[in-house]
Amino acid sequence: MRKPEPFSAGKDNHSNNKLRKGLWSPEEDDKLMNYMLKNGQGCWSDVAKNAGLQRCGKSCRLRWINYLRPDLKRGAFSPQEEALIIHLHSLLGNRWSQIAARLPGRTDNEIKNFWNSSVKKRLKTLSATTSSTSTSDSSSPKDGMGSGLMISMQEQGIMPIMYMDSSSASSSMQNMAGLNHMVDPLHMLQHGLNMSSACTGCLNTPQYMTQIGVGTGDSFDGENGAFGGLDIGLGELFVPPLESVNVEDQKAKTENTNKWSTNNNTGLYNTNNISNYNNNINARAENLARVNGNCWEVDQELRMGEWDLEELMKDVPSFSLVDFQIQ
DNA sequence: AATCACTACAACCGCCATTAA
DNA sequence: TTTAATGGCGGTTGTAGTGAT
Repeated sequence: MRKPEPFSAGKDNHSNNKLRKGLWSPEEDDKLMNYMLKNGQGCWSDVAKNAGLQRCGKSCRLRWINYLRPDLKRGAFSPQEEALIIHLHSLLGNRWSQIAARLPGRTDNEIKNFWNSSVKKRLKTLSATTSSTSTSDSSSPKDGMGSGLMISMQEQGIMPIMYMDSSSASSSMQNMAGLNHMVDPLHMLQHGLNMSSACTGCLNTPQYMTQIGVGTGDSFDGENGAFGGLDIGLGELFVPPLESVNVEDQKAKTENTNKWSTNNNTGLYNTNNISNYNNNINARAENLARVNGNCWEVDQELRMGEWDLEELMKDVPSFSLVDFQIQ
């Protein structure tokens, strides 16, 4: 947090060209809130000017998105949300905006902070514990992390997919009792997220990586929770679609998926096609925005109205504790 | 009561992609 | 086609709050 830059005494702040930084005052919040509710989202630099704020557009955007937006859910993350975050992070890596898009009322910043300050730490604790008790039953975590996060997830019938950083990925976890199948998120997705029917044939990493059109040189980057060389469109390609995408969009996606042919030479997807698909979706959202007036209302309508956490959680698989990531 | 350590989280920074001129 | 402006994202910083000593 940063201290708000004080309004200079005796000066009309509106004539002061210097943009303010730091914490937002309640007055500034009011101005921005009133402006947004009245006018909806537009060009952010105009928002800053027209709302009478000595802030850059970027700062206004951030304040609105992370704090003032009416559809924000405040307060602690529920165990379900926590589990979903871990699950999504295992699939998406640090793509906070994509994770946030799948959690109603939560912002990318909020999730990122939550991850960095809470989840990561607990995973680290678990990592230390499991490696030091590697001969014990991995399904019975004993420490603090286990009693909190892990138990809450077990109550949900959920265990997180976890990756390990490259320095510790291979040995200790593989030695864990009952662990005979290193699960990769990609592998899971290939198998419809059903890891109960583990396919040992797919353990041949180069083979199955090639099957989905990724060059055999690609590898999972435990450090970033992403696939080297597979950064392009990962979310759109391999992650269950946003709830907000309707049937028509799904159809468009299917059509575009067919168009996303891999390049025979590189094994990579054609990014232009992916980009076009994204543009289609965005264009549809924009059209809705025009019809409905304020963008935030549309955002609300697109996301909040159709969000059902329980529904989302159905997609979270139940699988064995495997490989986890500490960043 | 003072100090220190730690946590949570708001906000900034820099980079990249997209769009408009 | 080039360039500037803008928006969006992830990483990082810095401070208020809180608990321990």
